[in-house]
Amino acid sequence: MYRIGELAQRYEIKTDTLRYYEKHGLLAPSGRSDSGYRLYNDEDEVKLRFILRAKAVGFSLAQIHELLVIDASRAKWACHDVKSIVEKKVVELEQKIAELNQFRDSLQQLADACCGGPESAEHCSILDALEVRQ
Amino acid sequence: MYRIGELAQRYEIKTDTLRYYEKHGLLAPSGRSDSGYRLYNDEDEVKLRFILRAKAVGFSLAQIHELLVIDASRAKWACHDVKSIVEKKVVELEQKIAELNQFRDSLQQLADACCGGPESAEHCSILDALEVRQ
DNA sequence: ATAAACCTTGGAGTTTGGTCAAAGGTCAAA
DNA sequence: TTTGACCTTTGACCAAACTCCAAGGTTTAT
Repeated sequence: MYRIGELAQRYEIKTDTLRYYEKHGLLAPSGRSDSGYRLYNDEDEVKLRFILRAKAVGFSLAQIHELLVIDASRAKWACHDVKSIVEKKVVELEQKIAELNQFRDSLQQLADACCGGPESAEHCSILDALEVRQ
Repeated sequence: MYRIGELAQRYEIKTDTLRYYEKHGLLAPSGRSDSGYRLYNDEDEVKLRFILRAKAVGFSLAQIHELLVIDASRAKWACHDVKSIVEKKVVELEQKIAELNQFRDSLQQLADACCGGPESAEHCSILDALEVRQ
């Protein structure tokens, strides 16, 4: 059984983060001491690892919550359910990557058109481009 | 001269967005009517176009503010100054793209390892992978 | 004149994931 | 026993970019 500070330190997160996860339904401690201290057991620790690993691959806390619901009653769900959450996230990421690539390309074009030297910005092609009627 | 509603409608943004931009130092109207209404002139309109265009290629409002400072006194700045802001943004975007690609690859691996069928999630390789000690 | 659309200001709310502060109780080591 | 670290709860704050609300003044068209 860990107290909140021990578990937080073990995984290099803040105690406040654990309290936040509890408040938002992600991870509640399995018990409390007589004085009201949160007590986390081994299963709680496994669950925290799940959360941190899912965060590390880009899931939002809401998405992690969905996965945790499935994980809590695995037998009631199919592999298909899990896989589709992951695939949906992949699509989401691919869309964001595409958008950022577009931004990158537009900006690279602007940068390429600019001499970038010590000349006055009075006739700067980048500034001009930002001002045009779309 | 436009009133706030006219300019907002012309560019399909909210009046509140214009007030927000004014409050945050991005775009102040050039004048006020006797009754206190904001009055935007042609230069204000050009400036708004600048803001919207810069947003459209991924700049944050803080970054746009920097560009506007340069644009306001172009002769006092060099092309180099403008280009370096743009190039910094390109680097920033490339870093984010790299991170998202990493997330995408990790998740794609997880998805590929899962049968994704109607079998019980009891032995789901995705859920297992999220639980391992790092 | 009237009514509705338009405008003003100031402040609060939303989103997401935390983080901080205050007041006060508990625990462990010296 | 004392002290300092640790814990609790509650509520507010932070970031960034809006958006909403309330109260009240102004403008425009009928």
